[in-house]
Amino acid sequence: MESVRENKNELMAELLFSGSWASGGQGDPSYFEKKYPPRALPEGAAVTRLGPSPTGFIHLGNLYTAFMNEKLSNETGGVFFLRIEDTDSKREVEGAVESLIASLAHFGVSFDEGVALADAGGKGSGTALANATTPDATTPGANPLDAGGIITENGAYGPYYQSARTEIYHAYARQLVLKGLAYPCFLTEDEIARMREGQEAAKEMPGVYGGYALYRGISPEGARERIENGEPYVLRLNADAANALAAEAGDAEPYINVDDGIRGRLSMPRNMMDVVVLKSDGIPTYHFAHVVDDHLMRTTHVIRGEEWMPSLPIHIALFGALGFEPPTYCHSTVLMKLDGGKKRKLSKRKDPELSLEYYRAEGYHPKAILEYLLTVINSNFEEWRAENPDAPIADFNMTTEKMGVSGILFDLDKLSDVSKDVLVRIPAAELSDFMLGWASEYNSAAHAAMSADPAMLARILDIGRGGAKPRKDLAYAKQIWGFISYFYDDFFEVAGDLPERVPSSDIAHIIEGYLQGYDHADDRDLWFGKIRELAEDLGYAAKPKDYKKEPDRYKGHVGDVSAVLRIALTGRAESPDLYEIQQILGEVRVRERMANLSKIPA
RNA sequence: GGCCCUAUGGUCAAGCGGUUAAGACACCGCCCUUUCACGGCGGUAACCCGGGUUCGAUUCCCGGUAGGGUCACCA
Repeated sequence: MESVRENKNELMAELLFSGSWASGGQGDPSYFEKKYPPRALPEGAAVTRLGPSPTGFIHLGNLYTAFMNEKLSNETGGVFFLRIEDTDSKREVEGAVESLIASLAHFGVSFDEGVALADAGGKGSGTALANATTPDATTPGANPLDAGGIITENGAYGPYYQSARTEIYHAYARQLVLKGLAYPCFLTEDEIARMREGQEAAKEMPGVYGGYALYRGISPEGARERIENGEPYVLRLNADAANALAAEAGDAEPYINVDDGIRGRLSMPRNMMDVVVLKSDGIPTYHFAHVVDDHLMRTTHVIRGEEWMPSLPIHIALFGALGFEPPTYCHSTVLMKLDGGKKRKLSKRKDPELSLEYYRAEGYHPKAILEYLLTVINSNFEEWRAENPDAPIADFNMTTEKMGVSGILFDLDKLSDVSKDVLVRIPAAELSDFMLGWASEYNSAAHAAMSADPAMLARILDIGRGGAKPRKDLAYAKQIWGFISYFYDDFFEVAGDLPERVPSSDIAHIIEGYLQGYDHADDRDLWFGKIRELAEDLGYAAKPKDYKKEPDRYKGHVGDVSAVLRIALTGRAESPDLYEIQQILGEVRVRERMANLSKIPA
């Protein structure tokens, strides 16, 4: 009986994997096990990965996940690799891989291993890769998307494009057939759709399972006939057989219990669906590719969004069916937004603020985004940052246990606040470069103005940033440009209101008096002393307190006089320190702008 | 609808059987100050509901409710 069954499985395997799905190698799994041995890494080193599909869409969620994976492997002396999950050719977008890598690099995320830009390569020495004794030297694999040699691969566990791994998947799929755990299913899409309708009408669970798995018992002969007939088919897992196998091995629980790195114990019903393992074109589904790849690439931790949790039973079933040890899963929370008063998952179609592009266009500094993400990812980060204001992020020890579990609302106010603290620590020259980079892409007029004198730009950005209580008002490039544009004549305009307490007849007097005493070489105290004098001469209190005490004695106070000068110089009622502004503007422009204001009709 | 996750101020969150229930952002007030910003001080504001367990529940258990995720030959 037993031998008959095995014989039947062998016939089926031979039929399937020498026919339309034949992929040349048909290697035995033991070959791959040997080719990709367990990694020689220090105890506790985490091997993590990012597995994006090349759809051309990189969003905050990707960055969030990428960052956590990178951090975990870096902290433990492990490996972080990039694997491209291109099993769905319909969704592929040209150039997506390059832009993905570039975008992540922009935010400081880089990989130790896997797909990389040809000129950039991986992280190089000094990281985990140097410690890892990999089986053999770097073997660049075939990468299907690589047209012009822009993309390469490094690492010994490749190829890192799933589309180049068909042979491997087939070797393991064949194993499943051999064990009687997978079978060809000839159900057409129409048939499945009709079945689903019936199931829904009967309030049953939709899908191919149990009695609905019509082709579970198909004989090799029956399959041969249909295949020769040209009928398309997929390879499905026989869920019941897989569960029976687990029961034989001593695990007869109707539930799977998984210890999630973030959430603790997760308990859910065992998978009962005959999920597709290989699609009709022989390409694996995500589920199957994930299991085979993360086993063979020796991934230890899979950090992914919680939207994957429902497919955990499938993955556990697949790992079990193949006799693999599953990695530690860490299901992170999803980013949400408030929409019509309700929380909902950020959607890449509806929400521009999800796209990394949005933050680049607004001109948020990548460090700020990362810093914000970290405050959201790990609840103890903010506290650590408060104690270590200047320490690099790499020094922070992230723990999966401290990651949040409930959906988080993206908070632009908070991002802005975090950003101010980040920018204040960036040297002015660097900030100047950052502004120019942003402007060259998103605001050409601003770029033309600012790039004429980068040193001056740096001085502008540095106003008030010295000392114990530096200004912290710069948050993102677009906003910063709004703050500083008045420095440039093309963008200067008088937009602010003149102070109410100053009669219009006084404007000219103030300007005139100021200009008369103006000496560009004055130091700040001398300069402001003159303003106080001028104020008094014109009937304004030299100190605001005096005015407050006896408002009837004065027209106003020195602040009102300054306000006039501020309007003349900057065109607005609010600005940083006027003295520094004047020093940057230069004497000629100061006199020009002063003179211009007095010409403005009241 | 099934399965799963989550539930502390407007937001992000500490807490892990006994606390005056931290902190940050936002908001409001005051101080500093030539405006703004920074900074300092103070303030408003929270344990979803109902049952248990317990001497005692925000904390543990059960049920409800609410929000979210997911139910493809997409990942």
